[in-house]
Amino acid sequence: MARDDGKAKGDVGEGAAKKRATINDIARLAQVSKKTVSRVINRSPFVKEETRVKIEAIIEELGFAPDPQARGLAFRRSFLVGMIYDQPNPQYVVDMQQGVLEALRGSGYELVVHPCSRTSPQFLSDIRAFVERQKLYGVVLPPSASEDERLIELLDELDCHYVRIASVSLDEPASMLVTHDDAGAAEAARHLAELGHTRIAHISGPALFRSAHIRREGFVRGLKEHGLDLEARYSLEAGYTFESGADAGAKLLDMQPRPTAVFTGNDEMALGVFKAARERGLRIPEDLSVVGYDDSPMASRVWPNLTTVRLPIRDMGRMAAEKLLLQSSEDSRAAARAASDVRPALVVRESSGRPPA
Amino acid sequence: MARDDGKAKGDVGEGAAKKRATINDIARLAQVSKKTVSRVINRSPFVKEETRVKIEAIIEELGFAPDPQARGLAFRRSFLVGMIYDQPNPQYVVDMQQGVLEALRGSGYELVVHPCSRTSPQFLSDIRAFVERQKLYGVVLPPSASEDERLIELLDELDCHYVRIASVSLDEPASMLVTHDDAGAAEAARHLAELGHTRIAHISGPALFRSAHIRREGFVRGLKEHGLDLEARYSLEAGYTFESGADAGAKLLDMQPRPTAVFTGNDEMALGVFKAARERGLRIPEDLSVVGYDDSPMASRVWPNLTTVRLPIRDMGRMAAEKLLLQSSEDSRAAARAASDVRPALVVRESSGRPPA
DNA sequence: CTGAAAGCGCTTACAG
DNA sequence: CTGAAAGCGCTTACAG
Repeated sequence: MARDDGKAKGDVGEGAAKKRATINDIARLAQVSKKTVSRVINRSPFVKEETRVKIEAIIEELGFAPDPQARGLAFRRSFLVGMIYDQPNPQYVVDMQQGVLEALRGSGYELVVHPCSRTSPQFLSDIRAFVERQKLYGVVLPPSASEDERLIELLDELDCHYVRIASVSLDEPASMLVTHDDAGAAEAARHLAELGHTRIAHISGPALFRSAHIRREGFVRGLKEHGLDLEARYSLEAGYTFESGADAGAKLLDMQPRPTAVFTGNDEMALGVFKAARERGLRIPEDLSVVGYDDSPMASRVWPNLTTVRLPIRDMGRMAAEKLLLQSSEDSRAAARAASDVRPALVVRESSGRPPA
Repeated sequence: MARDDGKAKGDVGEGAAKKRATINDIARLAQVSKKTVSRVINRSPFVKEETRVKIEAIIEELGFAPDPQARGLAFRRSFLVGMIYDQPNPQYVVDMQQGVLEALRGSGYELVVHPCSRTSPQFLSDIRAFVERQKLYGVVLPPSASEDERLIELLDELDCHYVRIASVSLDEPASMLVTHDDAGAAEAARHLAELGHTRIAHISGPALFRSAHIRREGFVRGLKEHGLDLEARYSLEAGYTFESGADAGAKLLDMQPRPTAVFTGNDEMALGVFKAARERGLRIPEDLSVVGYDDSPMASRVWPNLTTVRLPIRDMGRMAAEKLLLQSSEDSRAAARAASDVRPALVVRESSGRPPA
């Protein structure tokens, strides 16, 4: 306000501390009120075409971008998108972050990361403080955070947008991205069945993860199509970790007769099975076929290369964030119309083959 | 302001839309001006003990936390900390994020992630827009972003705090965390020398990464201590990736005579060497010893387990963020005094042994 | 040690 | 289609 006098329009940033332009500068130069500039920024339809063009030109020229904090304060919400996750797989997390950032690029929104633990007593209060304090626009929820109904309730209460990513639909399409893990697991089952395996085992993830159930169910369905069953003793639950996979693998391989193929709920556990096989002098795939899930970078680095099911995680992050941004669009059904489905694909490599004679 | 009348103090949140308490509520209840509340929030020493205690009690009781956006607007900077990285290793990224978040917890700051590409033409303009628009408090810079002097200049210009994480000191202690990669690489050299190897090779990372040079130098120094040289033909440059490591490994193993040990600039490339060895029917460690760098999760999952050098990446993230927060402390030397050094440690596993007879 | 005024850069009602 | 006023929740000068 200090120098609202002398300086005529067109005269910008010549002083000592060339500060960033504000909405007031734009208004002055365009000879309109700041409210009209605000309308242009917020794409209000109630601006004369001529006025809009003029203002946009000046915005462009000065490289003006509205201050997200000031806008946020007035809007009573921020331009931050959170990613709340308890994903143990770092590649998953980083890939998804990248996808989310792709969608956010140029939108004026930024990504704030927030790992959590669903089993912590502060789980909900911590997230409440985070969302409330930062007045988050919305959050992207990969599994298994996406599967927590208490969390969803909380977000609803706080009026915070969200998109849930899960193996099956848990919500309406406008806030859901489904990865159809059952289909991916069924593909793995078909692959093993077609190779001729009949003694087929499965090591699932922890019960806390919905995906663990869905993948097992899909696998069972795939086997059924080929007239095969998943025998109860060949179906073990583990923790999505390398060690738990190795333990479960050891149990399976010590059975009589032992399975000739194992499908694990993720790649980490598949590598655990590799270890158990090696310790017993069993060759992969000659003596034992192994199929994982995720197609983590390790899958193509270990020997033999791991046959696995790939999820396009980066795309998923991008799609989820795109949907999230659409939730505030004028068109109330835009978010629901945006793509909600992702298809896993089997990647056949070296770790699966015909069963031993 | 609408209901600044009737309601007496002590009467809170009984209405329909129980909004969060503001500084005005606290001031009213404490019967002081909001400015005094502000002083308490900002730990000004110029508040009577009695007044402070009273205000703090009310803040505690209402669970009041100042709005970061409003504070940010008034302060002309935000309470966001950025992590700007071009790290190819996802585990590194996630671990460091976790460490940073540990340090930020309870501080009122949040972490905004921002991957970048130093070779992109928009590298600097993109970061300028990010830092300027969000008015970041500061950024944590892992390698190789930390090594980019253009970036540092830009951050200085924008008055954005930063802590650089690098293999050698590149800056003053207040904004530097040194990982001493040369010491880690020297340990690897000693280990191989002590096992009796004399034909020792090294595959370094890309020249763009300072760590690639530092690790090579440290390795050479370690060899020298044992009277050994790194022969020029046994010293190859690759790209820190699996494939480039496999290619370089293939070249080395096709030499006559071939090296009996290889130290790679990271674990990814070490696994590439595993592949090259397997393709040639060479056993590890009987025919070839391999030592990596990073101790990525893969190192303990592959077979044979990889001998490697471990960096406490999570601790590094925490330490860097702690230092960053101290940069705005009243004590101008607090940041410089905070720990600036991290020591890598050799983890001996199965991939290294005596050279073939 | 404490407070009244003005301002950070925007937007929401409310008028016209 | 456009604008003047008030406000979002804080802090910075400036007084006392």
